[in-house]
Amino acid sequence: MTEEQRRLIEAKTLVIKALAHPTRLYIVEELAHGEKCVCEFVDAVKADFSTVSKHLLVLKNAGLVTDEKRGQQVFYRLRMCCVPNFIECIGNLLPLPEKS
Amino acid sequence: MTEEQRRLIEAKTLVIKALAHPTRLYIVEELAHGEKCVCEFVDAVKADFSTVSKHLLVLKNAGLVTDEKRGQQVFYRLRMCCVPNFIECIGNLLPLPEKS
DNA sequence: TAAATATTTGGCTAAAATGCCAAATACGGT
DNA sequence: ACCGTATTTGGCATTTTAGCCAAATATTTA
Repeated sequence: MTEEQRRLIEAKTLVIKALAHPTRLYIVEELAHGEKCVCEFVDAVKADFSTVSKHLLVLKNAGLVTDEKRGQQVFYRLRMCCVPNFIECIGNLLPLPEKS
Repeated sequence: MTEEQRRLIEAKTLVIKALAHPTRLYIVEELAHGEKCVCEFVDAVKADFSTVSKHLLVLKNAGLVTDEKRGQQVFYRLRMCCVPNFIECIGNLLPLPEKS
């Protein structure tokens, strides 16, 4: 594996890492239906305002979403639009809950 | 968000978490071209045999790959075939490396 | 059955991710 | 300028993840 390949893989990993959290995955799924502001997520997710804000920052740094400030609110929208499709595919292939 | 929705999201998150590591992402990309055995990855990834084995276990538990023992080797193959497509899409939308 | 190869498992330390609180910042209205 | 709402940032304690080594297991060959 070359150095160049390694860099590319690590860049992609950053994006996937950003998705790899229930709250963030939920946020992305919501954004698939259109932009939302931070406070709308705080209501749905039961977490601190600052926690939600940090999750959104992770998504933004990964390039998954973009943000736009309008008035005192910040609106987020999905940038990587292939994600919802992928999430749905995963849902269809989910391993069956193991019988214990 | 209902309890049912939460369970579903967490199940999907497990799959994505499994992808969220450079070595594991690399393995999945390789498996897109056909099955491979553990030792083949050990050569390519510079990590301990046991480390690679554990990464493969994570992928298997997530339902991303399946394994089959033949002789003294274990061959892994990709189960969630929508993944390579998604990885490619991410590659195309990667945020540009920030100019510092 | 002993030796060699391929792989997994247990355990332990180091590193990274999470989430809360408190404080800072930004903006609009009074 | 002051207050209230929306959001971000800093800091810290807790949890999770990673990766190595050593040991265990499995299978083929001598």
